[in-house]
Amino acid sequence: MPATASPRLPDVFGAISHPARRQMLDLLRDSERSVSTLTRSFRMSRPAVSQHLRVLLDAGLVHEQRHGRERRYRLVPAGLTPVRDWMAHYERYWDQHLGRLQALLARAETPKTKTSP
Amino acid sequence: MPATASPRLPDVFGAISHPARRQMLDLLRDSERSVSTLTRSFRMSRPAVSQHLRVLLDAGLVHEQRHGRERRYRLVPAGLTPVRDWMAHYERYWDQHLGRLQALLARAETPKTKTSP
DNA sequence: TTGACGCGTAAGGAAATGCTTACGTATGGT
DNA sequence: ACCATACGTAAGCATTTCCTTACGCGTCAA
Repeated sequence: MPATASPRLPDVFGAISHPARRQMLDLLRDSERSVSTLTRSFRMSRPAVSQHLRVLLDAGLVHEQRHGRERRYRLVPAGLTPVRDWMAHYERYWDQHLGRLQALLARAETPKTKTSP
Repeated sequence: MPATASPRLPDVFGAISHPARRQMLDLLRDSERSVSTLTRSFRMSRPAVSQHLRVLLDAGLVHEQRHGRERRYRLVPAGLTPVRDWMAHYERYWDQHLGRLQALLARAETPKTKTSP
């Protein structure tokens, strides 16, 4: 066994730190796209786009699927949950209403646990 | 006037891409802290912590205030809004319920506009 | 089979990042 | 005045990031 190809741990925060990669995710929000298609939206070479996509892939933010000779990349929204989870700790600072609502939601959506301590 | 010290644009996504800086923000969520106090939570030198705080400061995520000979850093939650705004575009993918609820909220919290088209 | 297309990856280099130690400057206590 | 404390910053260095060009491999069309 030659060891798995990518031993990198999925650094989601690092992946979304680059503007181009965020824009790629934004584009993939509409529909899946091939590398060449994506490249048209950027001022960089196609290999550069490929490398960015690799970072997004390793982070679990996109998924690739072969279609003939092209590879279509598709958004994997669940990959963003680490960011969402981290941000959740700060939400109460932005809007008191939203904070209260979330607490309400948490109780309403998990009626099994009775107002956990 | 010798020009403002930091001409860097506030790269919030870059600022939160480093685990140590996220942890610093997490610590500052409890209360404001001095540099030395923060340093005790990390395995790096005090200057290194200072440099990380500088990045957070430039990004508008923290605010510093002199107290005698120490500088206390305080969280500025509003600095995270770029992240929140960007993430908002993806929220509908995670949970249909949450998405519907948000739409509901939007209508409920702006009763002036009657179910905008 | 031949050739164009779509793509990943290697190689190389410029620039940014993240740490260290050394030093300089205020502030506070004695 | 003296010295310790708290901190920022400069300098130096290793590593990482991000781009380029060059190349190689599979796929489609004729």
